[in-house]
Amino acid sequence: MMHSQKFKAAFTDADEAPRTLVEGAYLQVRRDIIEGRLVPGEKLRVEHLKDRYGIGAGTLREALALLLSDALVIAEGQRGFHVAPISVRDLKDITHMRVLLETHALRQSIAKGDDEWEAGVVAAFHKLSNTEERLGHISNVREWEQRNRAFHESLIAACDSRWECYMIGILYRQSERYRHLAIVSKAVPRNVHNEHTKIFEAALKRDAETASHALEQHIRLTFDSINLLVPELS
Amino acid sequence: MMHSQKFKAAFTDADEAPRTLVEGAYLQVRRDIIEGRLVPGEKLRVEHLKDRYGIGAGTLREALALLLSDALVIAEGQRGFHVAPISVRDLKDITHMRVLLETHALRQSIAKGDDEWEAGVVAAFHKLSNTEERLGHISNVREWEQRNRAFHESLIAACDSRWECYMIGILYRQSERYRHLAIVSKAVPRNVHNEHTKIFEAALKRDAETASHALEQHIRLTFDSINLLVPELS
DNA sequence: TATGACACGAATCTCGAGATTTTATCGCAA
DNA sequence: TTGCGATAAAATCTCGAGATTCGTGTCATA
Repeated sequence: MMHSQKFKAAFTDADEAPRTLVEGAYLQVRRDIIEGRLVPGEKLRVEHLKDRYGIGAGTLREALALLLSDALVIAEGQRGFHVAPISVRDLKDITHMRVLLETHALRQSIAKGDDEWEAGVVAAFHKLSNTEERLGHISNVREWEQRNRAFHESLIAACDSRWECYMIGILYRQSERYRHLAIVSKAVPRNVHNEHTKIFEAALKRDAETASHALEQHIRLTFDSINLLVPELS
Repeated sequence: MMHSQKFKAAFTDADEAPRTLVEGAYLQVRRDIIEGRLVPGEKLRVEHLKDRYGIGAGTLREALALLLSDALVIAEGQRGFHVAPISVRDLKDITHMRVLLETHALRQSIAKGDDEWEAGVVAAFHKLSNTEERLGHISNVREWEQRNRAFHESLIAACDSRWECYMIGILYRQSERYRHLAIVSKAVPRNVHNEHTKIFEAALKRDAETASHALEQHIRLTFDSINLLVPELS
């Protein structure tokens, strides 16, 4: 049904191959922003970027307009497009909203999740764990990002609010960009696997209180690792 | 500062005149969708609509791409654009999220709002009241919509989370479309002014509990009036 | 009657060029 | 040196035409 596809673009990864040049450019630019090759605040000159991505100007403009949905690009009339800027305050805000929405969705999933939900969580955690063991020798960060997202999505998969999932997805992508900053800067070493395990075990035990708390700590640690990086007024 | 403009497009009304044809078309199409002239689910044929709005095809495509941010338009590769469909379930979801986010933001505003916040609320309520008195003889629905939004925005103006305001703005616009349906269908008559007054008085008394409860009831009544219109499984 | 291939029409997608606006440069005067 | 205005360069915005894909109706065949 059409309605079920409503929020796909913003929430899922490129699970399907792009069918048009616009979609392809959208995915490429999005990745370049999240992984920092397009710097926060940078001006996006269509006339230059169209060569970089090998497409026409109008096509690229449409792709950039699409990126407004994810709040990764901002546009101002007659002044073109910019990569959305970042700030400690913004990250704090994102963290605050993620805690609010993701713990809410997790509680609901724990309350309403069926066997299929459990199975999805177990599968996603298993795949993520495999990657995290290998991540000691940082093999494939992109694979880890993919599976980390899949794990977080599986946790809230039984939440019946499309809008809540939609917004969580946008916020997740935002924090992905900040997290990438922390990674390349070799910030505070975290035992991320430990954090994931705590969430996982509590969720399967249907212990909503413990699971929510663990998830909240997990989300807040991303903020802390960046905040320590840039000591600023919080 | 650039960052402060980040969420303007989706949250505020056309407070500034559109500087480009894209922005103008964006506003026009958005209004046509919200006010029902473009029917939910309808296919948006660029080749036809470009004449209706008197612009080129590429320009219109960019405007439609922008409307994805508001989730009022959906796009599917090689199959063009559609007006976002509506459903009772979707409205229920929107209502649920509005209650969650707006009451949260209202509590924070009541806790942190200063004199300026109070003044803004008083002013917005006054203007809205004037319009609502006249609305007995439904003079200007569009003016009422404008001031209703302004009042709701003023209530949460002291919320320091840009992301929360951003999401509330998107959800508000969504429910605007549903509310328009209820109006043209002459649904259950409500004493909206009464509801607004309750919220207003409790907010100024800094009674967060009463104010939140009144706001929640207020939001839920929009759902009820539509839900009665289309008796369906809720 | 049902099924499937095929072709035609329509719509989407894409590009390059031209018009308009913004931004940078340079010279001149205070 | 600093400020200001005109000129030039660059970038955005816009449009119309062409290439590709999708949907539909027709027709032959089992």
